[in-house]
Amino acid sequence: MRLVIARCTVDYDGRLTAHLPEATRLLMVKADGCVAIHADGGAYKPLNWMTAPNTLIEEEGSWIVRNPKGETLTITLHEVISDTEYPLGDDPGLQKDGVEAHLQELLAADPTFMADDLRLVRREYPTAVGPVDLLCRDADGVAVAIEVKRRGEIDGVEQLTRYLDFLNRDPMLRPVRGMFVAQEVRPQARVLADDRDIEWLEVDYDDLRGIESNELKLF
Amino acid sequence: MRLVIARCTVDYDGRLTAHLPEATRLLMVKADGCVAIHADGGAYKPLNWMTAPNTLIEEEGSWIVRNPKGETLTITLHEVISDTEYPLGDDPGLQKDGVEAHLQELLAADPTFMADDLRLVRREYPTAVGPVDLLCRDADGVAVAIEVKRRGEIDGVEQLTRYLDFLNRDPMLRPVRGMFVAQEVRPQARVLADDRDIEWLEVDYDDLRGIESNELKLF
DNA sequence: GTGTATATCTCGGGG
DNA sequence: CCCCGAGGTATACAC
Repeated sequence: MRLVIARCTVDYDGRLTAHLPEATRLLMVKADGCVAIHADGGAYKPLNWMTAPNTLIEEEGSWIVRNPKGETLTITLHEVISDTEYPLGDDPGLQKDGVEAHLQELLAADPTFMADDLRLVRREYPTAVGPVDLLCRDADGVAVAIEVKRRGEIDGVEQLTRYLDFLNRDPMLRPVRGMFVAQEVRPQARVLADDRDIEWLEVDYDDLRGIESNELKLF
Repeated sequence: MRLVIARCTVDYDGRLTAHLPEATRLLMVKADGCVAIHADGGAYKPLNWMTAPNTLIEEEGSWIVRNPKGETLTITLHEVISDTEYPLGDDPGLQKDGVEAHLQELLAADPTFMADDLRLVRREYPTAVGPVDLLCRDADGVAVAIEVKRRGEIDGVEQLTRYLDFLNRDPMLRPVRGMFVAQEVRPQARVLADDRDIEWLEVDYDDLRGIESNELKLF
């Protein structure tokens, strides 16, 4: 990890063209070669960057970073205030909990959390346009295709609509109900789901986790 | 901008829970208070972070970063290798060119670039499922809903289809033509647009900019 | 490799 | 402030 503090101007030419006027910034060069230019604000996103794989050519007063797609990042150095390097070694990486995969897992373990009469047919039920998160059947034996999201937005409703289109062509399944399940269903997603006769449902992650741990206690 | 190199473990508790085992990393603290923890790889995204607004409480051997939503980032320091601070000052910011907003702006300024007889009704015309980029009318007074993209992909056609669905329910607008405009319309997007009787059109950004600057010269 | 789906997405604009 | 759409999205994973 190389850290350079410098007064610089920066030009990016690639998927768009962009320019940074002269100012003092942090240039971060990681061991994998990727370069990021940070200002003293603005969350974690750098002002400009080039991800690996790339090549960094260092010349007198300027760096040119180039990637295989022909994009270039040109950094003109007006004054180098500091230039240090630290070996960090490999990182064991982040351990996550609470993302969509986990939500889907919990709901698959207990579909009655969504509706009393649901039983699971299978997770990741395949269609020609991708797998449906959960396929269930209700008390009447009607198939229910369920899309699970952490945040339910309009794209998710589109995704479920595509699945339903295809599932409803299968005589063994037809007619298929659609259910859109998320920790939070956004207003526009609600409108679109209602419009397409797709049920939607908000579930509480902590409740769900609580139920699961209670069930585990029964064994 | 404060830069700390340290052996540390990190725990995040908020929208999810996440844990970083002990390793040597860069801790970046920006002037606006946001904190990012970087490893020596993995593009520009930090392993863990907390964006402003937040408060950083520094205790013996640990930092606790807390935001108003009640999310916390706990950094346990096992060994501080380096701890430096640099004043960077405000950044003039990135100047971008060639993005969708600019394209939309240019087309709104001169809809005849897309078709001779178009005149603008309004930009960002609202519907229940989001705003249409441009609403125009043609010489016959027929409404034309236009979706503008830099790269025209299948999602964009889906988006325009949703808008048309809703716009066509309005007796004052019906029937509404759909037009999909991009610097580049991908093959699959062309097929889908044709299938749905949506016109599609590729526009050259440099031409468009040229026309605008010519028009400016006339004044 | 291409395509698809996720993200503590981030960021900016409009109501 | 929330809501929504765009992004040089990045990133992981399936085919």
